[in-house]
Amino acid sequence: MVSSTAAVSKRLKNYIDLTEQELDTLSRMIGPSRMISAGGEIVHEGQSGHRAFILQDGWVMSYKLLPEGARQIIDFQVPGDFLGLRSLLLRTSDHSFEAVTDVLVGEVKAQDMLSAFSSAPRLAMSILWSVSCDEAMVVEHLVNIGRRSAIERTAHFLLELGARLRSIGVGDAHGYPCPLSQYQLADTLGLSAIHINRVLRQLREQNLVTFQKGVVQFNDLKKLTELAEFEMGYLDQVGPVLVS
Amino acid sequence: MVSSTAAVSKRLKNYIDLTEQELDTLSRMIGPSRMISAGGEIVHEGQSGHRAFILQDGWVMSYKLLPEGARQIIDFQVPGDFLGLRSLLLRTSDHSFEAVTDVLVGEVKAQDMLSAFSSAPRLAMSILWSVSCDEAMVVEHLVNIGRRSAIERTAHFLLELGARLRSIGVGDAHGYPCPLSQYQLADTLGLSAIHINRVLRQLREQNLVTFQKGVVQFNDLKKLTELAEFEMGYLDQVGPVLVS
DNA sequence: CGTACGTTTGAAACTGCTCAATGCCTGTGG
DNA sequence: CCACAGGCATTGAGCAGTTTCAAACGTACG
Repeated sequence: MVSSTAAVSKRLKNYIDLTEQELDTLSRMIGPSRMISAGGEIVHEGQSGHRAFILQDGWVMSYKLLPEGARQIIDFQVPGDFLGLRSLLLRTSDHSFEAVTDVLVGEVKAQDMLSAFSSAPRLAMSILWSVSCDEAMVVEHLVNIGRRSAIERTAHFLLELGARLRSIGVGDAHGYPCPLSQYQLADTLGLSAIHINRVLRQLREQNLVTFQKGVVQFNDLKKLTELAEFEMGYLDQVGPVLVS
Repeated sequence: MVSSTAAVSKRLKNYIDLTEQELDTLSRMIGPSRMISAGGEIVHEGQSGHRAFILQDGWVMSYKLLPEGARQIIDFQVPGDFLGLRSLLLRTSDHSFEAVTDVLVGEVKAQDMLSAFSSAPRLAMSILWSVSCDEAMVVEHLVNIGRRSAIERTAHFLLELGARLRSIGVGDAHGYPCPLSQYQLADTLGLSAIHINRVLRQLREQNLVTFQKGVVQFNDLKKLTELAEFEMGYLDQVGPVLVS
């Protein structure tokens, strides 16, 4: 069985190599794990709370709904990501979280997190770094939707997801497993599901990427990266400047 | 002459009423003011730094450029807003800041900010609240571009700006001064400048808003709010949950 | 075996974009 | 004080990219 900290520690190690002690503090910070099945709601918009979650297994999405029913997906979370950290530290969450697949989450109480932070400041920094990356991704998402064409957008998104997954040891330069539906893709990229379908076909026919049956397969990573103008600088941060 | 903290304190008071002492700490945190003329660059993407700024007068925009030259404006900052706080706390900035109008900024050094935080924790909370609002605005911006039509988007943006300005005492329910060009509007909303022009005309002809000669004038605030599905919940936060 | 969900395709309509041209205002230099 | 340039706003015409509606198909699951 997988340790409850496996994914998170892998993720945080991309920033600094945590010591045994720090990893230990991390694992004590995480409460009991809970299973939530696909489609289940994890945090509802407006719900306040002194708790956040660490995603240990499966995929989650965060999104907002418009009054008329439209949905905008803000971001996806993959194993090792935090859910609702901001709402824990600051206030009620301003968007909802839903499990995309069956999911395993570990709860983190505000209190436990604070004490972990004081006993392992480097751990705190690495978590802040992780939050900081999330924000950079939202900004990049904004750029993506605002200023790139449907095909570029889609390419960019698939590349970004690939890079994120590789950082937690899932998939490689050839592809990765991806449980998202075309509807979810559409609501992420600000397009209609029908159009996403056509765009995916184009990408396939041009031998750039194939996304079918839950698998993304890169056929020509170089050309795809050019098409998308993908730069992974915003993911691969140098890490906190660390004032002190 | 305007005190250097006038705008910021007005802004932060929307969250908690700061005491004399806290206001004093705030003003000591802010270094010497600097004037930057319209079009001047304040922070360049990728530039690291142990300093942030407080905008005292004028308008600033934060944006990202794509390789091919397209620009996506992330957000505008108005008096009382912070510039580059995140890059101060965490790492190099991932986007650029440019003065929209002539601008007066006060520099804040990381060190001064930290000591201000330790002597006035409520001040720290209110600043975190302010950052938190900024993030909520980026998310709302994403929803706006991703899932609303050109006319709804534009209406929503003009309303949001109005709400923000009112919170610092500029403008009222009838309108506000706005120095943005149609090009800037376009790069904010993911549209072409030409199309923004037509959208503004529609809004004017339908007697909803008039944006001309640097002034936004609400003609029918109610209908406009309905059109845009504008809810100001994400601006008017209850404030930090405040773990402790 | 039927239902539900996701994918795929076609056709028609619409939204927003590009290109091209014009007008207006402001600041600058002659 | 006028001429001119530069920046911004405005308008038209035609086109490309996306959406909507409708329908068919495949597959998984109860």
